[in-house]
Amino acid sequence: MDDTSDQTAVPRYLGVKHMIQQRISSGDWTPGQRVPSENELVADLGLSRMTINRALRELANEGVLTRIQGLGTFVAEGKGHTSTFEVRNIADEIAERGHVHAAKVLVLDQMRATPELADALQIEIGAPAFHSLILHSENDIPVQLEDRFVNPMAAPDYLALDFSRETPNRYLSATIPWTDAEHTVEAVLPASWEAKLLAISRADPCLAIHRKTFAGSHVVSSARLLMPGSRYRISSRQKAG
Amino acid sequence: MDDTSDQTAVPRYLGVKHMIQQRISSGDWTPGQRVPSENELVADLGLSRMTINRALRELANEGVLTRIQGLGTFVAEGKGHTSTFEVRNIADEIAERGHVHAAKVLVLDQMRATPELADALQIEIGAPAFHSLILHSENDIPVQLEDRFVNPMAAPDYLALDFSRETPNRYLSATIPWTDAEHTVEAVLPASWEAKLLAISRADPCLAIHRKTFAGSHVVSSARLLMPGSRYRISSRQKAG
DNA sequence: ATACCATAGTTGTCTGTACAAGTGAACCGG
DNA sequence: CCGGTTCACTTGTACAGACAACTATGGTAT
Repeated sequence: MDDTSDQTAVPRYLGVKHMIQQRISSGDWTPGQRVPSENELVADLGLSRMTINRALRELANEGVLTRIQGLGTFVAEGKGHTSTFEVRNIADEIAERGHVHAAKVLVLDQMRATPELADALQIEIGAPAFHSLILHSENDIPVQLEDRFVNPMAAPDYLALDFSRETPNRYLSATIPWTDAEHTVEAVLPASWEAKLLAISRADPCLAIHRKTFAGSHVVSSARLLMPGSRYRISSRQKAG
Repeated sequence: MDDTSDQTAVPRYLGVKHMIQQRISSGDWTPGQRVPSENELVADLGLSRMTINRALRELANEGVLTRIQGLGTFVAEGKGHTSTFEVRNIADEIAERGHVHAAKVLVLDQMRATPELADALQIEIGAPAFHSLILHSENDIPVQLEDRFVNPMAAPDYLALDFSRETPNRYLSATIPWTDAEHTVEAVLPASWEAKLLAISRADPCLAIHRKTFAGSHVVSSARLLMPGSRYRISSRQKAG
């Protein structure tokens, strides 16, 4: 019950982590400043080096500390307070609600890259690129318009797939695991043809998520997901470290 | 090149992690299935238990595995493909761009909780609550309208603070570290008074972030951040594990 | 003065051992 | 048949020691 007692209800490595985080949040240790070395902490706290090491390593993984071999351990710079959101595959999300997901393939063809597209996919202007336009619906109500461009080098058989059965997202992440992803979220008004497809008014605000995935230095795919603000929202719950 | 070679260029615990992730992604081990115990892996791979333990523990932290003391280690369920976003403190973000951040306090007072607010803050209807309305601007252009309600029990001195110097976000997270946070992002059209304050048209779509922070089971604060879609977007870059 | 080298101190990893704590099944006594 | 106990097995934590890899500094030889 009493947490200040000496009988350690909490693991020692957690105690070390808390101590360090308190020193940082209290302003005692400032960003960029060096924190005591493992051996110093071993001597100060009377714990084994493996225990100290685990505490410091986990704090480094969490972004609280920065460790440089041969140099020392430092309080990580700023990073302020960040809140994280998670965006899931739309088909999974709908299925989890117990609703019916359907995808209508509106466009699935090959095209020549426009200057902007060539820049986005990091290919030559006029080079071939795959394009798909898919309307996702939940219980027959359209909820997402997926406009996607794919690098043919990454997925040569893209045009032969049946995306009414498996979403491009799922196919791509299963066959070409990405190493990096870039996201942008913004609020926009739909173009007239987009509003028509989503069966909303042109004045209805939409969430637009732009997602670009990389495999190494190559661009795999660039997609724009447009969702009516009245029917979709991103939610998440986060625990502090 | 050959990963089965004995000259370990990569640390052994990383090799174990990769081996396990490959078994999972290849479908060899399916979600929910039990993976070999630490002792079995020790015998199979000829490594020490601490090395195996580190590999399994890190994979569990990353959400790939689920470990239950006394039972075993299991492949984590689905979780599909999630993409994460990070939303930072607006003042930090503006400062990082080298621009000037200014905050204008429009409202800062005490009020009696309406039924909805009482529900949001988990207090009694009619109980006192603090309310602040702050307009954030970047180089004199309004970029965010922050409408915040604070639980007086959590921050009794809230009304005495000068939020033109320090944002409520920074003050609250410094004095009352939250343990949980709940977020929602949606696209909306601004109310007429909101459009007026942000100096935009009522037809301009906005990003609305609703953030609710908890300290234990108590609600600390509930805030709604409204940003013109034309002037703000959330971006992030993510690395795959 | 410059280039090279040795060295102390740091983090990174790995091993082997030990005990604690939790789970489930087999076992035994009533 | 029921209930408690014991036992094997699991993960969680902690320790002591060792070597490797890396960094900066100072000394040394040129």
